[in-house]
Amino acid sequence: MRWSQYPVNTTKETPADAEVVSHQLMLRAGLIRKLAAGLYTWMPLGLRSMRKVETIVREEMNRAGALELLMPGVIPGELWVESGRWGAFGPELLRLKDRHERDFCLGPTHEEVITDIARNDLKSYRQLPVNFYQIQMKFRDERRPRFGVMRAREFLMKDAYSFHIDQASLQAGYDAMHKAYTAIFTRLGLKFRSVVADPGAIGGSGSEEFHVLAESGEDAIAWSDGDDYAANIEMAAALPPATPRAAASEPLIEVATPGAKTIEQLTQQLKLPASRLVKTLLVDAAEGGVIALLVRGDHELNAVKAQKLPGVFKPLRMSSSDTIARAGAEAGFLGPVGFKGRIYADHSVVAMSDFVCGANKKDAHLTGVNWVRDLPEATAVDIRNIVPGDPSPSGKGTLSIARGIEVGHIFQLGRKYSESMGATVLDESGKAATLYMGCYGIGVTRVVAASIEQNHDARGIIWPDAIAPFQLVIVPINAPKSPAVRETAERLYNELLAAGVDVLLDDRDERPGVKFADTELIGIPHRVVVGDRGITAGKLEYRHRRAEAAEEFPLADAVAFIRGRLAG
RNA sequence: CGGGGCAUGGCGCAGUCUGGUAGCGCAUCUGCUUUGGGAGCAGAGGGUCGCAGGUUCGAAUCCUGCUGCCCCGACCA
Repeated sequence: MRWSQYPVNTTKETPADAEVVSHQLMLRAGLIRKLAAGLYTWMPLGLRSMRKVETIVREEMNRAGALELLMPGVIPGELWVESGRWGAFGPELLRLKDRHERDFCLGPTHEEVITDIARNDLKSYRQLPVNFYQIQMKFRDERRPRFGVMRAREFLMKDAYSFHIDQASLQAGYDAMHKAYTAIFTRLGLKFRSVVADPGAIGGSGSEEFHVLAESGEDAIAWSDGDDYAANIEMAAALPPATPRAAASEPLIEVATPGAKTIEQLTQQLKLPASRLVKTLLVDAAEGGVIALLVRGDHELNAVKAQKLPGVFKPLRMSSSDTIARAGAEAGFLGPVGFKGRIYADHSVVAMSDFVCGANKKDAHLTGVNWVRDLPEATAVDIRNIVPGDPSPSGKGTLSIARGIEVGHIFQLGRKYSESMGATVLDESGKAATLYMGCYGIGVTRVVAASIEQNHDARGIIWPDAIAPFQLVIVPINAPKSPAVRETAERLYNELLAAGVDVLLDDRDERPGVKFADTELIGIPHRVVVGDRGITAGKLEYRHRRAEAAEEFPLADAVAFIRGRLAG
């Protein structure tokens, strides 16, 4: 490709509304253009990278035996009513009506459509297992689109769905996908990690997420230094403290704490560390009223864990101050002593003695509080986020927290959709058997952004070879004045094209500084400079985007040299 | 959805408080010079100032309504 004929518009200035580095660089390099919130055009240069990601995903899915198909992006609402998700999916589902006033939605995911295919086209256990996948634009009406294509409303996704006669087959299919995903992200040149995840709204029994490790990631991942345990912080279990509760040594005293409504204010007034305090959080109960959740002052409540407790209203909802007052308590000074209602206490709270909590009256707290003596034992549960240094639930090592960008997610759905939509096949005995199902997603567009988050420097993007829009750029210096430069560059360009190299020739009449800066911004990994200086000596100059300095190589066997570098 | 902010040429911004008919940098086009790290000079094109009302002799500027975009948001007992 000749740069002069290719619409690459780079800018020196960073667009004002781009927050994260991948978004800034994608705009500056002209990879994408924004149409509206969360809606982007992929410009030719950006599309080349996206297609390369897509190709790797497709190759590995095919290798794993999955079958590509393509479902419609517009889906009849009745299918979603049947699965129960028309109501359950919420405002993220973009709904529309056709001219006959029939309900449709833009597909955010395709369990319903594929299950409809399965129930009509799969008749016998002999056709199983089978794995269908597609690579298609998805639409989710995000509450808050942000970070460019990282959290867009329309995005390219590879979604796969497998069908099985039993759980053992599902497990085998799931394991095969785990392996395929590992191969995909490895080929993409990403530093990634698979972590145990919460199945969430999609449902099902087991699931793992694949995260690209990056500071700007929206997710927190807990990982152990003792083995390969890793989990989304939503799921990482906090073990009960190993040391038993100490004996009570202080009397129960009510102290005045005027205006101390926060843990921070309380630690200052009482001169105590937050780890000595107990936070009492009231959440709405499923049957009305409130439930008290106790966590240590220096811990955070984990909403995903808390939401799973019996009797808790779903989705988890903090009680309003009205509800709290009706429960006979004082917002800001809540405590479990004398609380009439259900109490769940985090393991770490149950292990405390001589602790501090609210007195259930304004401007007062209790100190020297002890279980059994001052209040009945509470139900001990795990409802907090792990903190760095906690022991790993795997039993080996301690946990640390890293940030990650979720680029893949695999689920064992079990029979959730096949049951509600009646997808069965005949088994060996000729009886109808409900299908077991797995689903597996990769955010293709998000992978592109995640790669940039992980691979960039002050000058711009540094693409891994596998997904660079072009592998190599030829930069002629002062070509308009030098026939030798012009001819050498042209000849090399044609030879590399003939050799199958993905090469870009910067044939623009620009000064060297402009060309170098642009090449580095758009992140072409390999660069060859053609200048009079070298040609006279029979040399060209090569530099990798990450290299400290350039190196010279003989003009005579240029193609062989370059191919060697590309392979390396 | 709640809170905050912003909307002026393709991009980044000034001008708004104090009303007088729009400006700067980058980018674009032409010419000359320049050519190993984002060039210089000379010239040119491009904006009904987000939309709709209103006030006024006169509105980017003041008032009202709307729309779009960006940031933050259960973290608290």
